[in-house]
Amino acid sequence: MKVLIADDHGIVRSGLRLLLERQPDIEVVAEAADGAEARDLAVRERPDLAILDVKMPKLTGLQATREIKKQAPDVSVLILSMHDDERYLFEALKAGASGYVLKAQADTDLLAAIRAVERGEPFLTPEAQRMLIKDVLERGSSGEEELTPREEEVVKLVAEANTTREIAELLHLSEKTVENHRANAMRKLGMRDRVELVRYAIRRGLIEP
Amino acid sequence: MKVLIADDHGIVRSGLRLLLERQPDIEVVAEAADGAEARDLAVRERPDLAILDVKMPKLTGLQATREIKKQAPDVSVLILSMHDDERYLFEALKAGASGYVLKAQADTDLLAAIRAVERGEPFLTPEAQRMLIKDVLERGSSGEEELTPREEEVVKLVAEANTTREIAELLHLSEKTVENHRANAMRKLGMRDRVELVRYAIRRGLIEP
DNA sequence: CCGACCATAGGGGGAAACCCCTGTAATCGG
DNA sequence: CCGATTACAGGGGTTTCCCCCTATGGTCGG
Repeated sequence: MKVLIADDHGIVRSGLRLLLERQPDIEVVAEAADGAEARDLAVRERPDLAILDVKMPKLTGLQATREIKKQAPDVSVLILSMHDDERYLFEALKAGASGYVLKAQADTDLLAAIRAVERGEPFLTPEAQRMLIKDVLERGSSGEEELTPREEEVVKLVAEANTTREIAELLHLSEKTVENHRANAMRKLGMRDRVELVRYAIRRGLIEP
Repeated sequence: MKVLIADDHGIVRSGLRLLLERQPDIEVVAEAADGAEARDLAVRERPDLAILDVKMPKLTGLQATREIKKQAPDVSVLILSMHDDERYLFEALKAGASGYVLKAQADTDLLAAIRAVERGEPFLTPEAQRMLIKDVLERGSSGEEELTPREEEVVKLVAEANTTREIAELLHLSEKTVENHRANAMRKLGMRDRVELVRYAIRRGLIEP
C-alpha cells in the first residue's frame, strides 16, 4: 500500500513515517510539507492513500483534499487534525475525505483508519462519530441551525470588526439588509451580540484570531 | 543530559524521541501527554531540560512553565510552538522559558536550542529574534502598550461577551469605571470596538475561542 | 404552480457602546 | 517626598447596535 504523508512539521512527518513503516505492507512513497506539494505529489504519484494535516501552508488539508479528489479520485484521503478540535470534520467529509483522525489519538487510531480505507470503508474516530451523531440529533431538535451563505459572509465581516455600514458598502447592500442577516444569524445561533459572533467565527475557522 | 518531552500527540512525541535519541548524550527520561503531567514529572524527575508544547490539555505549556520554574527552577524549559505563530513568544519568555522553537523548524533548530540551553544560554530561532526586535522597535514608536491588570481583566470579561453593566457587577465597580478601563485598553491597543478586543483576547490566550 | 426559503429593504425605538472631558484617592519607584 | 501611574467615578453627547415589525422579488423542489 503506497502512502503519501503531508504535514508542514518535519517532526510530525518523522513520527508518522516511523509509525507507518513498522507495517510490512505500507510504503511511504512521498512526503509533502505543504498542501500544494501534497496535491501535486498525489496527482503524480497516485498513492493509494494520502494522509493530510488540516493546517498546512499554501493549501489547507481540506483544500488539498478537494483538489485531489477532483484530479485523482482514486486516491483516498485521510485527514489528520492537529488540534483537538473537530471543527473541520464536516468540511473534511464534504471535501471527500475517507476518514478523520485527531492527532492526539493518531498512534492508536491511524492504523485502524488506514486498514478501513484499504477495505474501502470510511473511518471516523469514536470521537468524530459522536460529533456526527450529536450534529444529526441537534439539527433535528434545538441545535445550531445552518447559516445561509450570505449570513455566513456577514458574520465573517462582523467578526473582522467591520461596522454595519462598512459591511453594507463592501457588499453593496443597504445597512438594513446587513442588519437583518446579522440578526438572523444571531437568532439561529442563539447569540446576543457581535462579541459572541466573533468567537463563533473563530471556532468555525471563518477568520483567524 | 536528561530530557522530558511533553506533547499531547503521540506522533509528535515519537518524532521528538527519534530525533533526540540519535544524540548519544541525550536521554529522554520522561514523556507527558498534558501540562499537569509535565509539571509533575518535571518536579519529580528533575530533568535537565523540559521540552513543552504550547498547546496541551489541563495546563498549557506556558502555565506548566510557570509552575515548573516556581517549583523546580533548575529545570530549563524549551517551548515548542505547534502553530506557525509566535504569539506566545513573549508570554513564554515572561514565564521563564529558555527558548522558543517553532515546530515547523523543529528538526533543524531544536538540537541547536538544546545545545544552547546546555551551555546556559537562551535560544531563539531567527524568526523569534526578528519578532523580539520588531517588538522592541515598535514599543518605542507605535506598538501596543502594555495593559494594566485591571484593564486586562476587563478586556477578558468583555471578550467573554459580558456587557458593561455585567462587568461592573462582577467586579463591584461603576459602569463608568468599566467603560474607562475598556476605553483605555482600546486606546492603548489601537482598537475601535469590542470585536477587535475579542480577537486580541483570544490571541493573547486570555480566553478560549 | 405553489409553498419554502432566501436576499433584499425599510420604519421606529430603546439600549448599549463609544468618545471626550474632569476629578480624587492610593500606590509606588526614584 | 514627589511626580507618575493606576484605579476609581461621573457628565454629556453621538453613534452604533439590537430588536420588533412588514414587505417584495427570485429561486427551487415537490
